[in-house]
Amino acid sequence: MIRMTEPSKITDVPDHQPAAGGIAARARASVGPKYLSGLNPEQREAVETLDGPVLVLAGAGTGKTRVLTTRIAHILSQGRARPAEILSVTFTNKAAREMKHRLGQMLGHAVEGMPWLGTFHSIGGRILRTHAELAQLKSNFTVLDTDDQVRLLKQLLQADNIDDKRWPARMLAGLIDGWKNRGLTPSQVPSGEAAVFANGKGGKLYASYQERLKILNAADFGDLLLEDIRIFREHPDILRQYQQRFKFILVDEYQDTNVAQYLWLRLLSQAPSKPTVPAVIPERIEEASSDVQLHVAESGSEPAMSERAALAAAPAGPTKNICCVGDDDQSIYGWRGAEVDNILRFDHDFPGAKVIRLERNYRSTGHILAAASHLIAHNEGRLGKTLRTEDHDGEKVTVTGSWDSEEEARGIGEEIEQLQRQGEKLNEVAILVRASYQMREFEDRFVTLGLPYRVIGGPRFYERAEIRDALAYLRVINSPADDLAFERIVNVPKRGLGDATVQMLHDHARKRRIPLFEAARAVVETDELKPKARGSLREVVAQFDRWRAQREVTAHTDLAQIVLDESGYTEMWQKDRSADAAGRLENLKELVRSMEEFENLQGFLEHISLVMDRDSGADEDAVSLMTLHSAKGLEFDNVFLPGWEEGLFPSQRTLDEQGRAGLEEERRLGHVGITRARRRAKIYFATNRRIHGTWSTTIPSRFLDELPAANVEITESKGGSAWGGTGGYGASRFDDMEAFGSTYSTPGWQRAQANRNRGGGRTGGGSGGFEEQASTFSSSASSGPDFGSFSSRRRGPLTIEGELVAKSTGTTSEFALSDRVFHQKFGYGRVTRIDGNKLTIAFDKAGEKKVVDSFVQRA
DNA sequence: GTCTATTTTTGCCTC
DNA sequence: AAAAATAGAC
Repeated sequence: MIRMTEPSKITDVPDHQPAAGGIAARARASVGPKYLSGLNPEQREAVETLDGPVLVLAGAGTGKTRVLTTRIAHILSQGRARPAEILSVTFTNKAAREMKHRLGQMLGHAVEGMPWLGTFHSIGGRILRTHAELAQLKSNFTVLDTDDQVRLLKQLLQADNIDDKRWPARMLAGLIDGWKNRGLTPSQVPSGEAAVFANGKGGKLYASYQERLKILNAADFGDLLLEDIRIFREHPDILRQYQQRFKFILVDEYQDTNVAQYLWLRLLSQAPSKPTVPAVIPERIEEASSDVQLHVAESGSEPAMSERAALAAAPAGPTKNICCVGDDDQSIYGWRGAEVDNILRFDHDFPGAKVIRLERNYRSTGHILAAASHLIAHNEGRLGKTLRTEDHDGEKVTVTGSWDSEEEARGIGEEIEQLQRQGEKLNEVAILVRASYQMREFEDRFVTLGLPYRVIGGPRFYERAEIRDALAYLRVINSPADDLAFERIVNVPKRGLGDATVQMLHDHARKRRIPLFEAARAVVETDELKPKARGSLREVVAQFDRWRAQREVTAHTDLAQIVLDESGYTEMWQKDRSADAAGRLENLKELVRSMEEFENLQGFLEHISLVMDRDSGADEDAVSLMTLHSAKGLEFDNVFLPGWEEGLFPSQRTLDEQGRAGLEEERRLGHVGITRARRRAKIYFATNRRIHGTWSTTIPSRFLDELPAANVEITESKGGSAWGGTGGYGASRFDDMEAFGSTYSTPGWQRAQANRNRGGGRTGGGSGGFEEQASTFSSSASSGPDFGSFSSRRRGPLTIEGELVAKSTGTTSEFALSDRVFHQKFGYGRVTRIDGNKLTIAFDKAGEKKVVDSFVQRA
C-alpha cells in the first residue's frame, strides 16, 4: 500500500537506481529507490515531501537521523540538487559526523561533496571568513572561547574603572552572550536591559567589546552567526547569492535553535527573488525595572517574541525548501538561549508548512516508554505526541533510594558488575547525571573497582590549560595582533615577565595603538625595563620572529613541535612532578598529532575551537559517564539515572531563574534521560548528598511522584559490602529502605521522609559528616564531624556501623615510615605516619593527607 | 618586581 | 572543593 503524498510525483522512477538483483515481489513492495524501503509511512512522507517548508516532529527514538540522511540521499538521487547546494545544519560536531557517516554508507561513496553539512557555528564561521572584511575582520580571525572572552571583558572593566567585584566580567559575558543569542547588536539592545549592568554602562561596554574584537582580529561564538546576519541584511546581493546556492535546507534539533539561529535560517530560506530584506527594528516598551533578578526572571522569551513578530509581520517572500526536524519534548537548552517557541510556532513562521509526526518508537520497551511519556505529560507547553512501541513491556523502571551519595555510587557499581556477569557489554551501560560534579563519586568508585569507564563531554580537550597554552603560541605566530594569546604565554614558562611588565606593555600599546607584540618589540629597544626583563622579552620577540620565518619552510606539525621545545614549554611540564604532568605531555603530543589532519597552521587554528572533540577510545568496552545534556541523541541498553532529588534535579538554579518554564525544561531533561534506555532504566535518589564539600539532607525529586506506578518498581539499595565485607553492615540500612518502599506511593511521603531527620531542610552535615569520616577516609583529611548531633538524630545501629566500617579495614600496612609513594590524584609523597592501613602522607604538591594504603603504590 | 603561600570567593548544563 | 585574589618572602 503506497500512500502517495501530493508532491511525490517522483516515486515512480525506479529505474533511476536499478534495484540490483531484487526479487520481483520485493521490488513491488518498495516502489521507488531501495533506500526508501524499510521506512514507515510517516518517515517516508518526511523524506519525500521535498517542496515547501516541512516540520518533522520526531519523538525520541523514532528514526530522526535516518529521516534526515535519507532525505538528503533522496534529493541527490532525484537530481533535485547537487551536494554543494544542500545546507544541512546540526548543533554538535558529533551529530554532523554521524550524518556524514551514515550518508556515506547510504550513497556508497565519500561525502566530501557535502561542503555545507556542519554545525551552525562552523558554517556560520565559514561564511564569515569569506566576507570577513565586511565585518572589519581579516579572514584569519581567531575564534575566542568563553575564557578569552571573560579575560577581555575584565580588561575593559578595568579600563572603565568599574569594580569587578560588584560587576563581575563573567556576568557581563553572560549578558552579551544572551543578547547575541537573541540576535541583538549593541545598538539594538533595549536600553532598559543595557542599563542593568554597572549602572547603565552595559550597552556601552557591549559596544566597546565589539570594537576591541575587531582590533584583535577576533570573533566570539555569537559573532559567527550575528555578523552573518548583519552582512546579509546590509548586503542583499551577498544574501541573494547564498539563497540561490542553497536549494534545500535541513535543520537538525530545531527545538534548540535560538533567535539568532532562527533569523539566520529565515534569511537564507527565503526565495532569492526578493531583492531586499526588511531590517528588523525591535520595538520595545521599557519596563523600568532596576531589579536585575526580577528582570531576568520576567523577560524570558518576551523580547524574542517581538523580534519574531516584527519579522513575521514583514511581507515574507515565498519560503524555500526548508525541512526542520525536532522534538519539543527534548528542548533542554533554554538556559543558553534556545527558544522552544521556534518549533511551537513553525507553521506560523513558515506559512504553508507541512507538519509530520513520527510517533513510532523503535528503541525502548513498553514500560520505559510509558514511564517517560507519563512524566512528560505533566508539561503544559507542548505540541503533544504519543509515542508508541511494538516492543514487549520488558523490565519495569526501577527507583532506588539510598542513605547517601556514596552508597548510591556503591550500589550502582555493584549492579553494573552484576550486569557484566550476566554478559552485558559495558559499552551498553551509561550513567547519566544532572550536574558534572556528580561524576567524581562514580569515578572514584570505578577506580577502586577496576571497572573501565569513560567520561563523555567532560572538560573539552582544547579547554585544558596545556592545550590552550600551546594554541596561544601558535596563535601569536599566526596572528601577531592576538593580544590575548600573547598575554597568556608571555610568562609561561616563567621568564621573569610579571604583571608589572605586562602592564607596561599595555600602556605602551594603547598609547601607540599597536598590538602588544609590536609594543614589546619597541620596548626592548628602550631602557624602560630592567636589564633582566628586557633581555628575556627581547628573546621572546626574537623567538617568535624566527618561528614565523620558519613557518614558510617547515611543515606545521614540525613547527609546533619546535615551538613547544624551544619555548621551554615541554621542559616545564617534564620538570613538574605533579601527578597529571605526564598526562599533559601526552595531551601535547596528541595535539601535534591531530594537526596532521589539517593542511596548514591557518586551517588548523580555524577549526580547532569549533571542531576539536576529545576522542575517547570508543572501541574499548567501558561504562559511559556523562551529563543528561550530553546524552541527547545517544542510546544504551542499560541507563542509570542517579541523583533524582529536589534542588539537584530539578535543579534549584533553573527553578530560581526560570520558574515554571525552568521546571518544564528539567522535566524534559528527565524525559530525555529515560528515553535513552533500550531495555533497562534505573533511577536513584539519596537522602544525603555532599555539595561543595558539605553534606546536606535532600528530598526526593517531585518527578518520582510523576512516574506511573504501573510501570515502576521500588527496590532496595544494594550498596554496602564494599568496605565492611559481609559483617553486620546492611541490616540497619534495609530497615530504612523498607520504610522508603512502603511509604513511597502515599501522598506527602516526602514530608514524612524529611521529618525523619528533624526539620529536614539544610540543617547541616552532622550525620553525613560522620558517614563521610567512616567510609571515605581516603579523601578527607580534616576531621571534625559533629558526633553529638549524630547520635541525637540517628538510631543506635548506625553508630555501630560507623565503627565497624572503620575497624573492619584495620589490617597492618605493607608500607613503612618514610616510604616514597605515588597516589593517582595527589602525586608523589612520603609516608609520615601509619595507623593500621591508614597512612598519613606528605605529598610534594598536595600537602599532607590521610589516605588508605590501597590507594597508593610504592614510587 | 617576581614568585609562592595563604586568604577570600564562587560555583551546575554549552557551541 | 577549586579558582582567584591577596599578602608576604626573596
